[in-house]
Amino acid sequence: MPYPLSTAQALHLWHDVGLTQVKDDEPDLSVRQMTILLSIYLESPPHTVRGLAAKLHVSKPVITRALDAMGKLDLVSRRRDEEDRRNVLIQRTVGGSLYLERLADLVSATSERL
Amino acid sequence: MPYPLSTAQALHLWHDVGLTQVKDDEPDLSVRQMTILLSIYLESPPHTVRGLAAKLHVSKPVITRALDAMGKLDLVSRRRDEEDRRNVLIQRTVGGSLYLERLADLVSATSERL
DNA sequence: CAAGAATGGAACGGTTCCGAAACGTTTCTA
DNA sequence: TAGAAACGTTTCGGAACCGTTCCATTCTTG
Repeated sequence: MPYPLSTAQALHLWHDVGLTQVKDDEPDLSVRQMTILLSIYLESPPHTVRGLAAKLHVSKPVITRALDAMGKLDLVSRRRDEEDRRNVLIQRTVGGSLYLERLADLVSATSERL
Repeated sequence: MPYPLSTAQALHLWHDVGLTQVKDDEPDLSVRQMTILLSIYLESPPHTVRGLAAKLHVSKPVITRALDAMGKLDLVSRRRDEEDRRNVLIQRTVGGSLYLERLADLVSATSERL
């Protein structure tokens, strides 16, 4: 794979990864949800609703609802901050780690086939 | 950029591209819509509703609705097949080309920053 | 201690998407 | 030529998501 990705390679990468996600039966996350999930796992804690909302330029309820949805899928969890009980700390889960590990494998494998 | 993408690089690539899409004001396409759009532009015509539905393992109405939505955004257009008037041929547009060109640029630029 | 700010979430109405089923049009076939 | 098949679309009820607004709890500050 050249450095950096060519136009055609970038589009093929996006297409093939998307196709794999759409074809399998697992519920695919929206772009917003995926970006929130990745923020939580890639950047250092603590993560709060307000902080994520500011980073994504999105309203707080968007974050709350995304966390609700991903919580049901066991991708993230929430806990009250005991030091400032107004805050909610968003935490990683085993399920979320596995989910992103699979995503990374898919992207890597697809990029290799370009 | 190594060959292939490492786990961390793949996740950062997905995160940064998603973040850019979420932060700007343009309506972001769903994974399904994006995959349909990329299929139309990356694979050779003709493209039909049935063909796309089969490839993505989704029902025909999903394709019809996605084409409606993307047609409003001027990303694709439709035309009756005059040789077999049951078919609808899905066609590319200038707007769609520009949209994917911007996406490819975004992915390339992001991959370069890894 | 009282007033205000900050945080996360709930409520509301509107839009979009989904799968399943039915439909209209066109073509094939027996 | 009549009936079956293929194609894309529409409709339907249900679910998810959106933005806006408002609220309860908690902390900070004068």
